[in-house]
Amino acid sequence: MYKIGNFSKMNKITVKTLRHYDKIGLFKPIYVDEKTGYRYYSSSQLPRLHKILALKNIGFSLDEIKKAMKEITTENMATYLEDKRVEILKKIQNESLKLSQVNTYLKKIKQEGFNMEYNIVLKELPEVIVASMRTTIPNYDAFYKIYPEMGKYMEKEKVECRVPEYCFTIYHDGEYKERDIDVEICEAVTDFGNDSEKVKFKKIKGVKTAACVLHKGPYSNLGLAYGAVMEWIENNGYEIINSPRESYIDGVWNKYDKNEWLTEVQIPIRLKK
Amino acid sequence: MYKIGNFSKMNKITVKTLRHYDKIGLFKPIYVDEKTGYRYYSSSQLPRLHKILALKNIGFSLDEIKKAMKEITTENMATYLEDKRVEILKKIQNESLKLSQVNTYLKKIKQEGFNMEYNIVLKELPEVIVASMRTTIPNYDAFYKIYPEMGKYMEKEKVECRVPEYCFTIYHDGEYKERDIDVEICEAVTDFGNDSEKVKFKKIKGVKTAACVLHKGPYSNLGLAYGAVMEWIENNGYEIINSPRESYIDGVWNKYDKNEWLTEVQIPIRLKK
DNA sequence: CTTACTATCTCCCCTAACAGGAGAGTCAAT
DNA sequence: ATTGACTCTCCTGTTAGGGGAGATAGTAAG
Repeated sequence: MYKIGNFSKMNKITVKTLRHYDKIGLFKPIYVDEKTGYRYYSSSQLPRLHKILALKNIGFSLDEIKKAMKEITTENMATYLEDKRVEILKKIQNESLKLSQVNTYLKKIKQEGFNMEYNIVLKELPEVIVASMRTTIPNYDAFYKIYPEMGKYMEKEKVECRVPEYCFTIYHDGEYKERDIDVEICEAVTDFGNDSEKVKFKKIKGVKTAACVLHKGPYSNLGLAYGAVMEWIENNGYEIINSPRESYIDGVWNKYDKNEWLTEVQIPIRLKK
Repeated sequence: MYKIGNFSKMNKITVKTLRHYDKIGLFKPIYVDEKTGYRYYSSSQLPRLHKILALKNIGFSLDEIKKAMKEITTENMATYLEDKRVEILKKIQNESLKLSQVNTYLKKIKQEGFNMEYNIVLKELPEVIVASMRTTIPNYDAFYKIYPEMGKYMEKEKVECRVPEYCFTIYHDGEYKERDIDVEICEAVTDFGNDSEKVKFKKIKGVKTAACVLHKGPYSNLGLAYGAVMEWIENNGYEIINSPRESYIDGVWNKYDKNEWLTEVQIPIRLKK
């Protein structure tokens, strides 16, 4: 029979831990003095403690250990271990991802000084109902025409924009083009309206993972943002699974200074297998 | 200016989180209504938020982010990232270790049914002062002679045993032998005593990592414990760096029933490089 | 203008596995 | 009887928020 201090030394485990295990009912002393409350342990308890520590070492939570110790059968244990194996694999995958992202940043810093203008963030995109117009425009300036056109129709039809506003363009060409661009402009609304020849209402499915990057400033050098996010996707083992979107947050309609404009590039991606 | 709900939707971040970031001073709303306490955010804050989320994604804690955002210089950031890189590498290593341990258990279960008699635990061994006798004995039975011999001397010299008791044998042969075994028997004491011809007092250094396994029962099949821990060491990428010890916890001196005897095999190890 | 519904506020408790410390009682030796 | 070492319970703190209560604010419909 050992008092808690000695027993703790025998196993290189702290007194606090032993008291904690007592409290949660995982490992109780063999005898407790009723008057003093002193805990007494016996060497015969060592095998159980060893089992607990072994399970803890391989990542079981105390609750899981408690369960596992109650119903130890071959099958159960195999199942538990299999689950744990999968869990650990996931963790490793996650950490590897973080690692590659850190490496990407480091490389960037070393190559071109410090440039954290573009921070890539993974985000889910919600499912939305949109008013959309798909058309091929001769060049980027043509946006000045088609956006107001859709705006007018929406006003006429009295459809309401969703709040917060979500207004974006989908680029359907698989590649970068300067002329004859296949674009679809979208504005999220609260409900379906009547389709016209040009303006159609439809539901756009959510995206589970999108690599998103904010661009501050005029559209003329939005290419930098695209470049940054594309490089990131490449470096971090993702692949693009759908057409990119440009979401307009601040622009000519609410900011006079072009340098204050805010645009978010959103690219649906998934992990490469 | 967005109210918290809308702003949270724009970034797929919960209201709770935004309030939390406000509270800890990481990301404050641009304006707070004094009367109502309503928080208002602006799109101009998005770049900062994106930076925060990006850092969070690569594993920075909120405190670290707060620091990093205050003193953003190229060097600082590179240092932070380097540190984080090392941290992540360590985590991956750790998880890989757990994984191999889980795999070891699984293999065992599949091969030979469920046998968790031997649970390997990693533990630190403390530095201790011991009374020791090193000698070559013809066979294992000879222990019955030498332990009492040392015991008598210690009694004569009135040295005190450490509590908890730590009495063990070091096997100095690099291999398993049945005859002419080079052993050193040790008993931890509280202080140095006078050396005799046979019994010497010395300090035995601590061991950072030892693979330990408990054996319950008579010594005759202690070999199973050795087998288990050796296999484990092999399977999990460790190597032996010193002679193994057998620590006697319960034995003939306090338990009549041989099946109640407890012995711990302790093998100093380190990770293979 | 009232009612109803939604959004937001603050405040408090909860998580896992203990660590740290306060204040009080206990043990063993002198 | 008095140390000093040991142990007890109880409280708080750790991360990054989640859940919910109860109160107030904002907004739309009747």
